[in-house]
Amino acid sequence: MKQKRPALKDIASKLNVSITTVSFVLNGKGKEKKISDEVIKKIQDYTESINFKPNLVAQSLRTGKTKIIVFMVEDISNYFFAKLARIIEDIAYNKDYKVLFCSNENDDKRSRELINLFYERQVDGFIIIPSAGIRNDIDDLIKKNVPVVLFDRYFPDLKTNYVVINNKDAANKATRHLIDNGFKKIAFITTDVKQTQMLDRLKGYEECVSQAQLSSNVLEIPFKDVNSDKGKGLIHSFITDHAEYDSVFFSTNYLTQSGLEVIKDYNPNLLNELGIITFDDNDLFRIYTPTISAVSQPLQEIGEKLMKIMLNMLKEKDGSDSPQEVVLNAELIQRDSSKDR
Amino acid sequence: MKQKRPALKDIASKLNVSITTVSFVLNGKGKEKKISDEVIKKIQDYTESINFKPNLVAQSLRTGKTKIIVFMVEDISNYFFAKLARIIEDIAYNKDYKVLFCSNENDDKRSRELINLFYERQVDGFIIIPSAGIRNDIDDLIKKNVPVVLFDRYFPDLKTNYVVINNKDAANKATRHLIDNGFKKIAFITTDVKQTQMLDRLKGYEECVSQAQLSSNVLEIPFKDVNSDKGKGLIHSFITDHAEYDSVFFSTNYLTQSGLEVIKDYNPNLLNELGIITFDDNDLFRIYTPTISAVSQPLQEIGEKLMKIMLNMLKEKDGSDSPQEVVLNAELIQRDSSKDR
DNA sequence: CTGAAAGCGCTAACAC
DNA sequence: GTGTTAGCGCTTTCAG
Repeated sequence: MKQKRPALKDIASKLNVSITTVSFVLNGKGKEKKISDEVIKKIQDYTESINFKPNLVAQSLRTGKTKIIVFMVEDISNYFFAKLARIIEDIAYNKDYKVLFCSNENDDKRSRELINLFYERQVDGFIIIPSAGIRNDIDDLIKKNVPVVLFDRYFPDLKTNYVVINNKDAANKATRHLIDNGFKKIAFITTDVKQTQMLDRLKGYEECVSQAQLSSNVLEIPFKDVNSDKGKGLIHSFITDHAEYDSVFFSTNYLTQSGLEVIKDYNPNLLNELGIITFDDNDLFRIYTPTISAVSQPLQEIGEKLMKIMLNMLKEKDGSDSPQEVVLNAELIQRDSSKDR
Repeated sequence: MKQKRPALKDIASKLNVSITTVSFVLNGKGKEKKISDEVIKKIQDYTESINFKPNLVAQSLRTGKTKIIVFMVEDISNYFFAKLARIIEDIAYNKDYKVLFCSNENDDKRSRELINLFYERQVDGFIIIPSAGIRNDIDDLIKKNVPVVLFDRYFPDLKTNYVVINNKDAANKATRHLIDNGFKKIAFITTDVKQTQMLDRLKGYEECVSQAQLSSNVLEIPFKDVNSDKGKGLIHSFITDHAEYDSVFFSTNYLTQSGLEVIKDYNPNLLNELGIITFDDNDLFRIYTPTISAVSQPLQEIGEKLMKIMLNMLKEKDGSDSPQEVVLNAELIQRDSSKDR
């Protein structure tokens, strides 16, 4: 009983006008093309009455444009990415673009699948947090002249547009803050991800403790275990094996979440004794006991820069501009967890 | 310098075969159509070497299918929806469908825009948490023979497929649990959303307190203020004005999050004195102090049912089956916050 | 075994 | 002012 969707053709024959006329009217070019008011009204009234929606697939095939931008992150349910998504979307809307969100789980296979899925569907551009192994896929996209902007991290050996923050600086500031507040045995808990953002955070921490003549104490959790019991177990052993640590610096907000759970399980009092600071803010950290100090990325600014670069590429005929490399600064939000004891 | 994407035509002329042959080979019909191994290999090698991706827009236009299902929820960054999204996606993948996620913010205008956006782009089906005012838009989709399944809530006066949980029952169980643990002045904090899921939760609470001869104490937060300071202010006054309440039942997990923040701000000790229970679980609730008791929805089961109904419709020629109305049961997870004091 | 050609729904240059 | 028509890239029937 599947009734076919009406097409321009059907409307045209129904109203005894040509397809062209209908097309012009529906695209708001009625006046411009000097179509009579009477015909315009007739077409508008009819298409509204049957709630006609043109087939955008056909339209895209014809125009070669989909007016869609893909926004690919590690995990769209993560606070940081979700907030940014909304900012991006708002900007895009005003420019008549739609944004499609997806999560790559920082997995190469998934990233590739998603890139292919959307590339085949002719999206107009990609904003991507790249997983470690997709350098060449990104390169392919660029070679095919598809607008791409990376963010959060980038490939040092690949010329691309990107927007990142100064991770080393920010990690430095956060470590310095702990030291200034009297902490001396600072642990750094991070993942084994060897991408720029993580390496720089580690570097920032190490540089700072070394300058202060303090020891460097690093735990790397395999990325795949980050949210699992295995990861929590690693954090647990690390902390219990080293009762001498007086503070912990977590390199991302999901590690912090696992870490808090572990510490609480092991010894709730420790939550108030240990200095705690984390990369990437989260609503949770404001309401936790104690409130958790965090390095907060300038979301609005990141979103604006990303879209500025993207819209610029979308506008141009050829993508021959030299890549934009933007580095922004993050802000340290001091809360109770890093207070001087 | 925009280089055109290669098309079947280009490959065909390059290899001196016809477009048809290329199409057959790329669609794996080479053997079936008895194309010589030599030609098959030639085409495969070449398309791989240039990393050829067919234009799915054209393919969709031709076949009328996009192999895409839309999954529209209130807020994809919410724990509950995000978890469900992954379950849905996994099932869809196995059946060669892709899932596109979007958030309607429980807003009618946004919901409509998204439905139109995807309808115009010919997606094959919709799985939707409907906002209150889009009954007619859903109805339109169904009339146009587009596969639709609602979940979390539904429109009582509209015959549709839906998957929901027994909210009244679950709210009843949760309230009963508080009463059994000795709480006597139970407050119910909810939103002013007048949709089935919220009304049923309220009803479950009210029925239970009334049966137990206890008073009913309800606060309704306007939905738009739910995550704002205004909403928090309302919760704050409600609690401070009524020091006699010994427990609170939050009707959704985001209200709980706001509520916890308010209580903690106002009087941290209250967190341990007040009985607290919430609808919808959240990772946070396991690690909070105290751990928060919650009504947990059977995510896996919901996802499976939704996809079963959807895939069934996708398979059928006509959508003439009578709508499936599925009601599942939720589980009460008892944690510290609702313990007997 | 392979190719020619129609047609999916739309846009826009061109014709009248 | 309005209509005719080519063509976007693909699938698939039918011909040879």
